[in-house]
Formats: sequence, C-alpha cells, structure tokens
Amino acid sequence: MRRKKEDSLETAARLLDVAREHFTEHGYAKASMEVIVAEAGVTRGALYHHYGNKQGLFETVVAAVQAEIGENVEREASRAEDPMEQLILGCRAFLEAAVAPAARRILLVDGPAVLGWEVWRRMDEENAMRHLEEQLGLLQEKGYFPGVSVPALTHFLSGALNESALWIAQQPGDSRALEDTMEVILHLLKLKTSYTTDSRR
Amino acid sequence: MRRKKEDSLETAARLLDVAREHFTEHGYAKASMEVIVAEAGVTRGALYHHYGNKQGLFETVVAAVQAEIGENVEREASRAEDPMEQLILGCRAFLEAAVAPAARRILLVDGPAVLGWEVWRRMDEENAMRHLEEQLGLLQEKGYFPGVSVPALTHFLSGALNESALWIAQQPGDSRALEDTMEVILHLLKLKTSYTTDSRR
DNA sequence: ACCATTTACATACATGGTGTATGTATGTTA
DNA sequence: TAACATACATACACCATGTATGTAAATGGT
Repeated sequence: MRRKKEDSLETAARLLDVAREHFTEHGYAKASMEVIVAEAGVTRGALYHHYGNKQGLFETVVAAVQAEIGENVEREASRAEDPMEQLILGCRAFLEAAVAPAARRILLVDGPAVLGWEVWRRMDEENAMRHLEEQLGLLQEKGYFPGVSVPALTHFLSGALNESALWIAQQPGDSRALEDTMEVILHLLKLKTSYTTDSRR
Repeated sequence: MRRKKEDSLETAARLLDVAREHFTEHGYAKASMEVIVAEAGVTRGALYHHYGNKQGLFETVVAAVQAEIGENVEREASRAEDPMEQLILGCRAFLEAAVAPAARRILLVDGPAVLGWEVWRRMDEENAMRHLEEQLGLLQEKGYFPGVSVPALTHFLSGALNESALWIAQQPGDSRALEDTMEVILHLLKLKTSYTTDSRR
C-alpha cells in the first residue's frame, strides 16, 4: 500500500470528479458521501481527510466549475478589441458555458442555497463578477450607461445572465432561446444599433 | 380533546407560520421539523398529516410568500395608467418586497434548490412572472423593444430583479442601492428619458 | 340516534446519512 | 533512525426524516 504525495493528489482529484458528477445529477442534498467514496474506490476517511466535510467538498467543486466558466468567458471576450464587443462576446460565452448541467445545478441552483448567498456571491465576485464590473466601468468611461451605478448594473446583468442560462437550458434543443437572449442584451445595452452576430432581421 | 374543522385549520396555519420563520432564519436544510412542531405546540403527526413531508411544507410556505409579493406588485403597478409606468412601479414594488428576509431566503435562495428549478419556475410563472410577461408583451405592441423575444426578455428581467433584490438587501441600510437599481432599469428599458422617480441628477 | 367512515392528530420505530473519534500503516524530516 | 505528519480505514454516535400504527373525536348517512 503506497501513499505518496502524488497518490494523495490523485485521490483528492478523483473524489472531486465523482463528487461533481453526483452533485450535478442528484443535487447537493441527495448526493451521498458514502456513494461518492464507494465510486471513487476509497472510504469516508479519505473524503473527510481531504475536504473536511460535505460542504467543503461542495465548495471545492463550485470553485472548480466557476474557474472553468471564467476561463471560457475571458478567452472568448479577449477575441475582440472593442470593449463593448468584448462584453457581448463574454456574455455569449457565459451563456454557452452556463447551460451545462454541472453549471446549472451546482453553480446556479444549489450554490447559493448550500454555501449561503453571501459566500457564493463572494466566490463569484472573485471570478466572473469582477471582470464584468471592470468591463462595465470601462464602458461607462467611454460614454455608455451615463450616470448609472456600475455595481448596480453589474448585479443586474449578472442575475439576468444566470436566470437566462437556466431558462435557455430548459428550452427545447432546437429553440433559438440563446440567440433571443443575446438579442435582448444587444437591445438593452446598445439600443439595438448593430452588432447582431446572426443574420436574423 | 376537541378537534373541529376550525381547530384543524388553525393548527395548519400555526404550523405554516412557525415553519416560515424557521425556514427564513435557518434555511431549509437546518430547519428542524421537531423544533417546528414543538414551537407550534403539536407533534410530528400533525405536521405530516397536513403537509405530507418537509418539502410539502416548504412548498406551501413558498406559495404563501409568492402570493404576498404578487399582491403587492399588482397593487402598486395598478396605480398607474401608462403601461411602461406600470412596469416601473411593479419592478420597484417587487424590489421593495423581495428584500424582506423571508422572500430572500425562502423564495430566492432556497426555493430553486429545494423544489428544483423547474417546479420553482412554474410556481413563479403562475404568480409574478405571468404578469411581467403580459406587461412586456403589451409594451411591445406599443412599440417598445422592437423585434426582441418577449419570453427571453421576461426571464432576463426576472433574473435581474431577483439578483438585484439580494444585492440590495445586503447593502448597508442607508445605501441608495434600490434607487441605483431603479436607475439601471429606467436606463435599460427606456433609454433614460424621463420617469426618474427621485430628484437625483 | 346510531353505526361506519373519515379526520386529526400522537406515539414509536425504522432507516439513512453526516460527522467524529480512533486506529494504523506509510511517508517525511531532523 | 526516531519522531512526527500524512493518508487513509473503521467503527460508532447522533440526529433527522419518514412511516407505520394507534386512537379519539367529528362527520355523514340511514
């Protein structure tokens, strides 16, 4: 029985992967630690050693999912030069990433309830939210949203995107829900001038 | 031991009140049925008789809170004649009502996680959401939001309002968070023409 | 008015799930 | 190589929900 550092890391990673699947499929409440450790091939001892308790495990999973989405958004947004176009691309990238089952259930639905809204909010702020607020501030300096509070706008937009992602994910696969939502964003943010990324209308 | 119909209704109502307090203060997961029934002066039998299980009890509480907020929004919105002004008043009324602890914790945070997003969404649709969508459709007929999908806009706005309420509630009491959010709404929905309800700027 | 049935609970128990205390073998460090 | 820390395994305590069962009162039909 060898238990080197790398073995330990692999155990932790495997537990994280299995936990992520179970939290996604069954939700936090119905996800069983015993089932998770069994599927990961270890016992409860390993799980509690690495993550302290169920909430600690969940929090780690949340951070991982958030980081994934954040990278996606950053990468897509950086493909443009114009700040407003960056924002639009970022919003689209977020919606595309957030409709994934893991993001929906873990991040958007269970996250706030399990961790508490404040903790969840702080975690989100350190990832996606912060970039969103910076981008909106930048845009305001360029003349957009004259006189409106950037923090208020940031939270407004963030909430809108979260709920929209949940709605889009629930629509039939061939629906244009994501495109429709992007149209809403374009209309509200830019007064419907150009920038429509698709050919409609 | 008298157990008439009215006694039964009163028992159910008392349980609902106590449950609402406990769900608000401790959240769904940490709210204990035993503590609730003890505080209501009955046993677990009464609770399970009236509400089936913990989730059933919670769902009833959610419906009650939703109904309260819905009434508030409807009443305030109906104070205006102009459809856009009705929308604005409705949004403000929602924000003012949704910052209450019970609304935040039960409706906005725990609701989707406990009931599942789809169930929660359907319940919300039968209350506030439906009116919002109707109002937005009406406005579109009047020339607002040309070409945008009303369902998409409805969900976008709904999510924005929910998150904004949570944000506002968390700000220091003397902050202008609610007013700032209203400014955001006015700016995005109406391109910042008039309708500012306060004297700023 | 009386019987059958339903209602409105109380009580007791089965079950499952988390957390924690303890044990133990291995790796690591001085 | 001795001491300590790490990485788990095992066993158990402890709630908390849910369910089965019991029971007294209310209700409804005849």
